[in-house]
Amino acid sequence: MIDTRKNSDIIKSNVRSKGGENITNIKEKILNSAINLFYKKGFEATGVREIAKKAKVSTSMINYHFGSKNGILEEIMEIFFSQMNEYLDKEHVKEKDLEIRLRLAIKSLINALRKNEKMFKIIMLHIPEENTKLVNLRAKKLKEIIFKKIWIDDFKGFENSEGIRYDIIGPALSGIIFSHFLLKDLIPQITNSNIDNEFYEVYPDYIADIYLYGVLKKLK
Amino acid sequence: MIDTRKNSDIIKSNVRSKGGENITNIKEKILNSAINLFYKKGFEATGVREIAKKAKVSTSMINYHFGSKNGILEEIMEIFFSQMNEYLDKEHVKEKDLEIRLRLAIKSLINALRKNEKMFKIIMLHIPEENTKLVNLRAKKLKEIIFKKIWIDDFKGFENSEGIRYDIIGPALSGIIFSHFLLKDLIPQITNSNIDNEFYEVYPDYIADIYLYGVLKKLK
DNA sequence: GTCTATAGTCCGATAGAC
DNA sequence: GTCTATCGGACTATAGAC
Repeated sequence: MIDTRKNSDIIKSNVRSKGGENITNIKEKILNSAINLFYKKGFEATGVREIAKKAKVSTSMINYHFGSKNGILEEIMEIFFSQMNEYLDKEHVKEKDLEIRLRLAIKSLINALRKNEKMFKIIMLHIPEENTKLVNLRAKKLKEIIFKKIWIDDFKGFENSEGIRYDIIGPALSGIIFSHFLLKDLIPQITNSNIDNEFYEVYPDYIADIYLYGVLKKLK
Repeated sequence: MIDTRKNSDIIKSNVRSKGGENITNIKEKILNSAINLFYKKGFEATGVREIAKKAKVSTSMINYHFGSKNGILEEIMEIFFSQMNEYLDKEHVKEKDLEIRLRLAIKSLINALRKNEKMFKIIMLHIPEENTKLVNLRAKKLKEIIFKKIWIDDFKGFENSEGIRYDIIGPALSGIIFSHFLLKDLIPQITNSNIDNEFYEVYPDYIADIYLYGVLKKLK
């Protein structure tokens, strides 16, 4: 079953204080405003005044609640990875058959990213490279997701095959899926096709077919 | 044969006045400085002072030669697409066999992007979305490359197959290749593998294998 | 906790000397 | 054609009233 909640709702349900009660509404408003603007314009191109204006709060609320503009980015990263871990921790790991397990993993990754696509684009493309703290955190978390949740476990059974370039087939699969979300705005400009619900009913299995046929034949 | 010239040399050989003689060296220096900084930090995060400083010229030279900071971006786009057209206009279009032709097209695209990877990343990820002029130009030029040079011609022979989702298999191929270049800095952080000359001796054929096996089986 | 006002810095662009 | 000096504005962050 596909979770059709939007990013904004997801933030709302996750930004809570430690006790579990809802925190002040202003923090949520700033986060949602920032996510939408960072997604659309990029982190550097978005000003704190603009974020505050769209959230209908004063600029100083950003520094009060997040410390700095960078603090918003850190919180976005925390939320994104905690959500990805939640969405990816599902049924496919128990499946014994390699092909079925990989297919489930692909679908699980696509669905999880679909629910967090704005934050995903921000984190993949808009972390300033001089922010080593966040760059390193992103690398660590991506590694965990890709290797622990998707990749290593799923590819058990190929380990004895000779000459397999995991450094190619791994990024190739990530590349198909990641670029779909990172370049989503460009696809309609180029192909004149729509990415709607109908599309996503077909897409995950179609991608899994192509990839699995290709990789399985290559590995035989 | 792979052209091993770097971006900086490529700019040097292409920034010429209409008569064909070399223009002033300063314009080249600014372009190369800007390409390296835009590639590394992004367009918005890079200031004109920084570009000028790295090029060892004065800030006002940017406005004199390019009109504005945006003017540099426009010139980068012009150069990139003219180079892509040059590099892609090669032998594979004449090949009759579908599989061989597609394989050659994939290798041609990878090699062309490899020679222009800095400009490619800038153009794909760092054009401000409110700059509709450049956004539209990019869409038009990408369409030309993907459909005229790579895609439509190469997929003749599939046209009568039923139920083929060109809107999926097209972006899937572009996605594998594009994301390799767009996320190049991330790959070593995640996979602990190196992207060196040895890698590129294997990579194009490996990708072509996986994709062709997958798509051909899917289409049968 | 939330606001207004502003400090202090950096931005892109340009005037004007040579 | 290239430079130095500087304008006017936008930026992030913060001080201080309530």
